[in-house]
Amino acid sequence: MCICLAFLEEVMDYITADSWTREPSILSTVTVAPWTSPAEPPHINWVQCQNSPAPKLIITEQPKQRGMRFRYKCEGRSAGSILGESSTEHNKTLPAVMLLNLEGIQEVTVSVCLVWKDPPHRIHPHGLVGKDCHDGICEVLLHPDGSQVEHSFSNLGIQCVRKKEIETSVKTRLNLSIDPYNAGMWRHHEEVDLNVVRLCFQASCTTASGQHITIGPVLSEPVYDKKSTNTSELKICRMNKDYGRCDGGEEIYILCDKVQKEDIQVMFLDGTWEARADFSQADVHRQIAIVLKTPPYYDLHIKDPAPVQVCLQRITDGIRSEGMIFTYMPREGDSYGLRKKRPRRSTLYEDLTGPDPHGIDTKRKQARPDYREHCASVADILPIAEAFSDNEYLPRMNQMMNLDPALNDLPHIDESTPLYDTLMSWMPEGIDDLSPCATFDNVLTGVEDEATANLVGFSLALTGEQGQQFSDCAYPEDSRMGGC
DNA sequence: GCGTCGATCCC
DNA sequence: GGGGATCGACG
Repeated sequence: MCICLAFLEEVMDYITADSWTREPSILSTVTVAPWTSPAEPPHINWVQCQNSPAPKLIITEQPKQRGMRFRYKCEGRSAGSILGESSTEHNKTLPAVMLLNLEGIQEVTVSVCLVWKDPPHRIHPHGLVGKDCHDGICEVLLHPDGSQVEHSFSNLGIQCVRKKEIETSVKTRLNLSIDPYNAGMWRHHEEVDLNVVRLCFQASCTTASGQHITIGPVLSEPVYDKKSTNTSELKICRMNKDYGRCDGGEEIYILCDKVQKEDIQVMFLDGTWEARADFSQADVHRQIAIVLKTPPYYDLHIKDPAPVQVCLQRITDGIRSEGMIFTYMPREGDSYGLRKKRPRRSTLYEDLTGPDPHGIDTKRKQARPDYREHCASVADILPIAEAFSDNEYLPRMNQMMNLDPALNDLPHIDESTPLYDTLMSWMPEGIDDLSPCATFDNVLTGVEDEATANLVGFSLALTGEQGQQFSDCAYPEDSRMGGC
């Protein structure tokens, strides 16, 4: 008998004030058969009893957090079942718990209910349905094998309630004393997040001495409703194009599962590098399509195609979709037109008899790009600004912005210039190379108005003057850098 | 009045 | 299990 008492003391020490009690009518306690003396000599048992740790409930397989839909009652009981987190298509697992240190206990009741994701973990209006479920909870009777017992929960579904039924549902459950954290009712029951729950496991048993003990509660990781757009899995279904220039700016259409336009971004990833695609909320079409511009790849000098991952990312929880491959293409000699001489201007006759007599397409092509098309963000430009600043380029840039003609005797530019590659990528059609030009003013005078727009945009981005308008800058055609 | 989107329900 | 129609709230 001393063995039993020692064991009970251990158990009772383990059970803290946090432990939970409930009405016998709800979760009936288990009547344990009379304790029988083990075959081993008594002194060994006594030692074992003194050293035996308290009973413990651990989750051996967490529920899969995403991928299952909560079902309304009207949708029937075929609500699927919560899978284990390590579940795969070919190897399905189930949420499971293990009870440890159950020497001498013959029957244990394990119950599962749903609670809020966040403290105080109030009882959740949604309920569990399926095998061994009643009143929104699941309850199983287990018979420990030796000192431990494990159980997997199969066919466990989450049945959601309608908003107008929240209060009733919670009150019903509280009336049944289902409230593992004794958190009770809450004043503003509408606060509850209906898109996420946690499974709350508890065990109870009666010892040989007739003492009723409870083990737990133990919380699972959150389980999110697949149907809800603010918690569901993100998925890219299709992209209209899976390759593009390494300097970015490529327009891509992405078809995706429902997203929230104010809570979504598209990331391009390659190892430790990651960049965000450029789009606005207006570019998210009815939650299922996104029109974006690719960000520039970190290396604008790649010689081979560089595959990267594209994925959706929810901003609020950081969750990402599976990646899709997008391949950045190298410049391939003249993919920017950098080394190509600008074609001669057409004659008036050619203009009028050509495929674009009204010059609409031509005007479109000549449209001055918004500086933002070239400046992903001020953060992107900052390092360049610093580089310029070191070499006193920045004051020169500002001079240029004011169209100051005194741009001679500027520092030499060559491949050793900081961020030379980036600079190169910004140079518009007509600039063959920076290195033979030797000086910055050559670059400037070699740039036509389009380039000026770029560079002015660059300066604007540096100075924060984004909205300022500038008149066209006419540079004589023959003043281009060709002669340098 | 219109478009969007979450909630709910139907197949 | 998943797709989608419908409805109502909301801006």
